[in-house]
Amino acid sequence: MDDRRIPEATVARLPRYLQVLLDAAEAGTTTLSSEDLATAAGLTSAKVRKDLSFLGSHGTRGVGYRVPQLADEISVALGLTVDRPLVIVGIGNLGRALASYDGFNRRGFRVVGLLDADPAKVGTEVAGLDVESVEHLETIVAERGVGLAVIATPAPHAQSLADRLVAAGIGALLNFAPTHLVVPDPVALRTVDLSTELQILSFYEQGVTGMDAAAG
Amino acid sequence: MDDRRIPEATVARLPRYLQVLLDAAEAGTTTLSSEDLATAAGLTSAKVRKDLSFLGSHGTRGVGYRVPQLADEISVALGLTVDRPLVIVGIGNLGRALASYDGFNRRGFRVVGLLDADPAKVGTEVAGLDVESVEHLETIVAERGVGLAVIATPAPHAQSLADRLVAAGIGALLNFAPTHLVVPDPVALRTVDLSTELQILSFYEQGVTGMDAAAG
DNA sequence: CGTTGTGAAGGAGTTCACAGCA
DNA sequence: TGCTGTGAACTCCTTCACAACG
Repeated sequence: MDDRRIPEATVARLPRYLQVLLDAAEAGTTTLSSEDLATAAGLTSAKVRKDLSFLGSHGTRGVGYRVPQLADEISVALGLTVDRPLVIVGIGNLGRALASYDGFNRRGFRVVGLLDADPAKVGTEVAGLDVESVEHLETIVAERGVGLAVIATPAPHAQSLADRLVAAGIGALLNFAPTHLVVPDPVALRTVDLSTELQILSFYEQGVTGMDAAAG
Repeated sequence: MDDRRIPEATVARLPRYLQVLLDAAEAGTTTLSSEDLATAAGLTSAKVRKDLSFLGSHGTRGVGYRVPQLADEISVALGLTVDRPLVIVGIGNLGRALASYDGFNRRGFRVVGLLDADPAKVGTEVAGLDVESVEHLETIVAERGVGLAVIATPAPHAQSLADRLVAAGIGALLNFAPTHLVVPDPVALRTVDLSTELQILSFYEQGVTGMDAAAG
């Protein structure tokens, strides 16, 4: 039953499995049990088996999963076997860091455009690419077959840029602006808010530090 | 019943509410209904009410929530009313960006140390701070009362740094290295893997782009 | 024999719907 | 009258436990 219905929680874990499998492959390991995978990924073996069962993947009972084969299956499921050109909009501190970031130029991903609204930045070189004017966004997306965009602008500009990107035909958005974006239905959106992450940690840190000799 | 047992999912949304409330306060709004909050945060009103009920917060029936009061309550719950010195370990592209990042120097957070293992980087100035040697990690954490650390190093160094940070007394870790870290029980850990985010989007983008005139 | 694949049970989070109160 | 606060139903995810099988 190739159901194409993989639960969200499972999809979010597939990259982790892939990571472990690629590391194992590099180390020359040919087989991993669900228990091995679970240990390396910080999960339980039951969760691993259930997740992988959604891929229609078949391990071998008594043995485990064949590393290169499973890595391929996950890559295919995630769509990492095709070229995925992406643009980064907003070349501030974060945008610059992302442009040079390893993970943004691997696994099929390829940064093909850096856009900014500031004329002083346009024309400067960042990570081997010339920064271009955001005015040309629509042309760039269309001509370079861009399907994925990263928004790293200040919050006030994020929504209108998202609208333009969607209208230009983008299929997925990774948003780093600390604001809630609205996109139409088939477009995928994920927001990473660094300040939010800190605040969540702050909550859980309460009671951990600062009270030496607690429960004395 | 001030239960102190706030569900994880709720905690993860509190920063968003706070964001909306602070924006509203700045705009001079004094009252917001759960419906207003839901719209601004991209949620449902029932979820907002249930979340806020965990704070023991009381809105006013027929009216809504008082903006400044609720903002204060959330700030207190998240522990944002006390000073939270933090260090960033690993001053590469990402570490540099985070050091200058707004959200890392607000809401009680304060970057008080930038550490790196590379002698060439030590002594250089980044975002108004001198980069220090990671050898002094333990001293810095202890002397500056650091409770929170950000790891922005390559994956292979992350675990041993986490161990040292925990031993030095840190209470919470924000990890940007693409690897699974293990920390002992009371220490809070969140991992943000940018490459993982892209891969998840890649999955959901499949079928959205590239097939013009689908279901024709 | 050891490990997978999976029904069934359990738990967490969300949504519903409405009683209760300003 | 309008909006909050919340039990109850529902959905999604995780964990358990074991039969199936190489």
